[in-house]
Amino acid sequence: MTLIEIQEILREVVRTTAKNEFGVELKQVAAETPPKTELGDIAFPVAFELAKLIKQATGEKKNPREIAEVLRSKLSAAQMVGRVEVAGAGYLNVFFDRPTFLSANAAAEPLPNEFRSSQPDAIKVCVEHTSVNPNKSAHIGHVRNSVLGDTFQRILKATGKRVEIQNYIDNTGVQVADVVVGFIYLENKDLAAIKDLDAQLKAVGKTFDYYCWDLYTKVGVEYQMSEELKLKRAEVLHLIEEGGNPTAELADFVATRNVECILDTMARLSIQYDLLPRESEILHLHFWDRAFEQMKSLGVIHYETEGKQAGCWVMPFEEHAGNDENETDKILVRSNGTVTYTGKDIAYQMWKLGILGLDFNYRPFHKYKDGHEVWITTSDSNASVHPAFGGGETIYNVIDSRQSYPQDIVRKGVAAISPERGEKASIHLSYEMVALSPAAAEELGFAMSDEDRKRPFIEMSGRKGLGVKADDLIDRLEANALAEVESRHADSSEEVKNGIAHQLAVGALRYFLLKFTRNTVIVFDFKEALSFEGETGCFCQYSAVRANSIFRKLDEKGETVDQCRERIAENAATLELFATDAGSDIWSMAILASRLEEAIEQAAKQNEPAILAKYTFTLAKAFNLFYHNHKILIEPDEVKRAVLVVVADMARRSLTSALATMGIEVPEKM
RNA sequence: GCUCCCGUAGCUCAGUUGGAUAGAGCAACAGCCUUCUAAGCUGUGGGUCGCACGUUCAAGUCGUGCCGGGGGUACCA
Repeated sequence: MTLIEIQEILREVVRTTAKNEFGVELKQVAAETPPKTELGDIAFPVAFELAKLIKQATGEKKNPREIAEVLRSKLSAAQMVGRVEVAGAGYLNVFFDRPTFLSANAAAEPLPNEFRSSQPDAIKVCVEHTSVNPNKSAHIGHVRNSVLGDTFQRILKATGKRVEIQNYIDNTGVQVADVVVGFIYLENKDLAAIKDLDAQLKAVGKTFDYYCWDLYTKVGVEYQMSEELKLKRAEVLHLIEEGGNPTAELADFVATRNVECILDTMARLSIQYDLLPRESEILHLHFWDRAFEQMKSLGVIHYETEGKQAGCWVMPFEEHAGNDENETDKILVRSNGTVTYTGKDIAYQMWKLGILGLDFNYRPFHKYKDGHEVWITTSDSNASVHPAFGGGETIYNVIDSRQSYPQDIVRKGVAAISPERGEKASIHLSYEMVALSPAAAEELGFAMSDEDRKRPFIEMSGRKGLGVKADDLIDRLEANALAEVESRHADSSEEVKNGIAHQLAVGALRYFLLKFTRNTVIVFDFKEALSFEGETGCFCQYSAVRANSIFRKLDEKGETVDQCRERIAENAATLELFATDAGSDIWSMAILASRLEEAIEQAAKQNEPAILAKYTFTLAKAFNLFYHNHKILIEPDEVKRAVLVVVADMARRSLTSALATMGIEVPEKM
């Protein structure tokens, strides 16, 4: 029985008692974790609320402690409950029957390294993340998006959902056009020359996306000096959108190569996708036209004949509720007939929810090392067999908070077309940006003015080439980790050492980006991001590695966890053990390890992966202390050793599983 | 102007949706490797939770008003 199941049983007891004894209906029964283990395993501050409700219903004034006493006797009889205390002004503190909980609960579910498998008929949801413009390499800000999205996706799977992961490719936007302008007009390259360049870059171990990063910056500078070049941009953009011409073909190569590079970068961090929906298909398969027709016939949008927005199709949007002066119309179709991003996104989101009435064509794009295949949309003929994509019950869009205004419009637009699904079907998983400290920007070689230096942070900018590139940071992390591994395990093979260094680098970066809550601006600091000490992924991994090495030795001795569990069940002496101070800290380790499911559910409910990160760190820290205080292998008391083994096993299972849910592996050794 | 977010220890951040004595990491200082891995552990110092009212058994958390910082408010995305 899991902790959550016990909690649910106890809630029900509280509910029925409130009804039968006091005639009060409780809608929700709040359960909380007491601040200290000595205060119990689950607490119900419900007596305060009941006192108020009873007074409202009957006029009778009851003391919360009096009410708590009634609940106490009922709760004491419940399954798995050892005893219940009334504390403070009326807290109900429930203490579990520890030996029973340990011997029954620790059943070795295959949690570590795999998620709870979702059934084929489970609810399907879509998570869109990454969505980097395919015209340059990814920087650390993009990685925050991807790590958040990927971790959230893992969390959803852990709660039993079926998840489809999409990475939207804006292959026909101005950003791609800018790099294409650079290739054609600054470097006089045609498609053949670019392919040649790509091959040359590969030969010297450089990547196409890095080259584009620099070129993109260069184009930005040139625009400032040449109006003529700016005109070229419009021309190129038009050709790309139209398709079926050499410029579009060139752009397609550039965008696709960048997508490949970005996928490689993300794969280094254990981030994979199921589908890459492309903007070119939204256009060429007339997704927008379909959405446009629906919006017109429903009267959601109208054609503006006068004023600033004359000639545009607009959607009314109340920017600020209750202030009709500020009502504005959002343009979906420009006066030149082209569709804005917001318009295209409405069509895309409708497809994601399965309410557009059109589908993409698909072809396989890339096969990951583990065999997983990522598909891409195409305007060409469909692959004969392809998975069913789209049609999610809920869609999660991982997009930074600077875009919450357009996201709001998209959501309202979709809801206007499909009121039965409504706004709740589409969730904007927003997060604050990753910025640079002025010092970090200078470290990257950017000249800072005095004014810049006074700023709390400097926004990264792909256009200016200002940012920490993801691959550079991962490289640095791997190099640092390798040096540490080298100093500890010099005799291991290069392959093993590199593998461990890689796992540590991934752990460090993913944890670093997950420990902040979504609405905290991360001011990037090299020292902090490169650290392997303190609150880091490495710390959590180290804790799990130490735990595993205990079980390796235990295995050599031929002692199993199941034997230990039986020994606990057979020995009432364990009760006495837990009454001592030494026992109390063992128990708090056990109960903390049991809270993983709760942490994952909370993270899913609040759309906040940081909750899981904090739990994982707390668990790792607790285990390090436990490890320090108890020498498990040499513990002479058989029963105590059994308890220590079972508790350590619970801890390593939760720890491994928590890390896996964050996309972090536990190394063999470190 | 309007709107959203942030303000908690020297620094960077948590704070279980209103609960028990406000917690971590970093930095500083003092200790701990003959013991399952010291990427670890222990201890010390460090707080007017931006300010002021209010709501109630209870406020870092909710409301109102200020102060300070940032984002958004495009026929960009």
